[in-house]
Amino acid sequence: MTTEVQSPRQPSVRQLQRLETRRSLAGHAIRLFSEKGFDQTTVEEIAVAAGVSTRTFFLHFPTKAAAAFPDHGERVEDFVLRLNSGTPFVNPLSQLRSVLLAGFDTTSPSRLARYALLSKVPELRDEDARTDRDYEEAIAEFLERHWGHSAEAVVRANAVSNAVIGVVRATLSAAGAQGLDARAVTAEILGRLLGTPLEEPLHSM
Amino acid sequence: MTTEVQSPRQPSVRQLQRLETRRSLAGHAIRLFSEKGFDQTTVEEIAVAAGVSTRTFFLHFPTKAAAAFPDHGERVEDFVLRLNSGTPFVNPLSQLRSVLLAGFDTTSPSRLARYALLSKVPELRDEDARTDRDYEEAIAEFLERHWGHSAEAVVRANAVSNAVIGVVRATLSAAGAQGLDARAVTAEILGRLLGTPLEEPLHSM
DNA sequence: GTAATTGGTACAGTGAGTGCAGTTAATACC
DNA sequence: GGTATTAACTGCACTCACTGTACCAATTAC
Repeated sequence: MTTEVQSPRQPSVRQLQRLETRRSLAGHAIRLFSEKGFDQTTVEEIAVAAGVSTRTFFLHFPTKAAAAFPDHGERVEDFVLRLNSGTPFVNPLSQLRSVLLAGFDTTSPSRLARYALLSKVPELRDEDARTDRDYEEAIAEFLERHWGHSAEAVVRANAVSNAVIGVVRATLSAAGAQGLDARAVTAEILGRLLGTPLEEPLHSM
Repeated sequence: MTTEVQSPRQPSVRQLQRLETRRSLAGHAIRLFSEKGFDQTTVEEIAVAAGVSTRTFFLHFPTKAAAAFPDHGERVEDFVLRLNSGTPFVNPLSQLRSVLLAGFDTTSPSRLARYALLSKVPELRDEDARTDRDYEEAIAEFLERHWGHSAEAVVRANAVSNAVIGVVRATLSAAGAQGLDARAVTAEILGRLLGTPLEEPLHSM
């Protein structure tokens, strides 16, 4: 048998070319957004710079803004994975808290570049808010899975997820601008939000 | 109909006609969004229904989506006014908390209609998030005015405002769908977030 | 009564995003 | 090896949100 050994999967020439096109489109998009501004950059310019047709751009990204954050999907997936895996955790809130705080370390260049771009190109903030909603949904789903699906649990899960993402968004963007220890501030505010003694359950449940 | 000197200004015929055009545009926009969906409604349809030209629509609203929430500006102004006025308050967080909770009462038909529309027309959620950011900015500005403008105060003000609006957004939308007491859940989570005991006065109005 | 202002119009244009019918090259199958 | 299939990409025509500009008509100011 021609054993199809594709544990991580052997990338075909096609897949590699597609990946390379996508990477090139995103790279030129980010560069042009930074250099000329978002509104002053047309999709056609991005496509030409990447050596493909305008139509191809929209085969890779649903909107012009989406090209600015090409790895968003993977990052959400990774976040969900870390939320659900790992050592059996004490309670969902402490797990959420430690995964969030751990995320501050893994800010390779990717997340820093993201916020640098955002502070430079304000028109992308809408796109940023839209991507944040994916995290909110992931967190809400995670909490509901542990708290049950009663009306109150659902409302509470959504409230907590929105609040938590709001805190992270504020500290990441503001701390980047102000040169502050975002992690420390986040840790404190999250501690207050999620219950400082992490073992203590939310009482009205 | 003579010499009726209004408190701020006597509305001229022009102003009244402009107001009426705006009202009509918004009304038909909301109706058409509800009936046919957001994407299936063109700006031209809205304009024709209101008896004006397409160009006129954009003299009243910057985007198609903005017509769905015509009173947004006034509502933010009103919110800021209530934040800053009133009896001299103990501390900014308790003031913020009581103004927010008081807002749950004054949800005349306006806010309920807003959320009914949102649950019916998901494409408007981006617009909703955009308008929420005005509240976030107002709250952050308010807190900074009381906490000072040190780097840490700024970060903290933004974190709190984002979190608070996140909680309100979740409870208002989810509670509307689940028929729950949004105010009670909000009160508890805000109490935990803002560090104020739940027994403090909720009335404030 | 005349002039300036204002709400609205007509028209032409830009650019994002979509549907569809190809073309070429990689891959699967025999 | 040869053939059929498929996947990335292209070209083109189209819709529609939104803008700039010149213009009209009615109101309001002087």
